[in-house]
Amino acid sequence: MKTYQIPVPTFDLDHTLRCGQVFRWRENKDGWIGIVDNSVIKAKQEGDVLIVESDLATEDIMNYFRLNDDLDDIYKHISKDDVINEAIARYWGMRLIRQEPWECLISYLCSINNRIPQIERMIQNLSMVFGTNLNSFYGFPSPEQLSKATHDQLKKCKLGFRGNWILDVARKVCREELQLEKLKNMDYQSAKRELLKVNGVGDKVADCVLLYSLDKLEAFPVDVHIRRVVQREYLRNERASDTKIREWAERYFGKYAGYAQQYLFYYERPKEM
DNA sequence: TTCCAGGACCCTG
DNA sequence: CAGGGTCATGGA
Repeated sequence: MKTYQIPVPTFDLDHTLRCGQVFRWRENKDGWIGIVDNSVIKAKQEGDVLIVESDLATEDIMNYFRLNDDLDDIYKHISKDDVINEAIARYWGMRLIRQEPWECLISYLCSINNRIPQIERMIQNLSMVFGTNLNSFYGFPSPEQLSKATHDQLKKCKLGFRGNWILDVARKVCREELQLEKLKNMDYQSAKRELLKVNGVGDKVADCVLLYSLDKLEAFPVDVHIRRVVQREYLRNERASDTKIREWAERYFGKYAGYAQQYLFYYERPKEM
């Protein structure tokens, strides 16, 4: 494990890890601890410096926390009104995280009709049952590790009706019928079409995977909280379909609509869920 | 007990 | 296309 310091001009680690985009980071008195690419990472922030303990290269950490995104420029694009400005002021420095596509896809399959503590538990269960043991931590299971799951192992993870979808997509990735890395090079609509072929992946989960792991910053996942805040603050309480809301958001906020979504989500979401 | 959760699917109208 | 029931699991 190396320790290094990264200067971070516009960044807030706590908001970034608490805003509900990732599910495996844990906080203790010494800061945060997480697992990326089968590798344990410790991170804490002191002022404008991010202090990291990790086997990964500085470049990988920069990449993971999207520290090369020009956040001030992004704010200029999405600062359209008092509501979003209040959210930005409250959570200034919060960045999207560039997650691993496979883990992101499974995580958001787990999110379907579920609460965040339960999602975190399912992902932890999956990692302990199928993942690589990293002495007292567990890596997120690969498609190969998951595809060998027995019925009993899957049952232990308490996935409910999501279990079959997860096993199904693991096998699909093993057969290379779904190649997540290739979706990074596709445009938003084409990549989304591919994701929607997966059982259990609808508009919302697809947009989450596109936004959080495939660099499609225009993706605007619409869930119950986003629907509520958008209808209340922007649509004069008029009902609108998720498709309408998504199209409105991409028009209104532009190419960084996904960043606006994360600020509105954290702004709207009740703290305990 | 009943209701509901960062939805998706399937079936009706 | 829009609306509603159903799907495991667990906490309030």
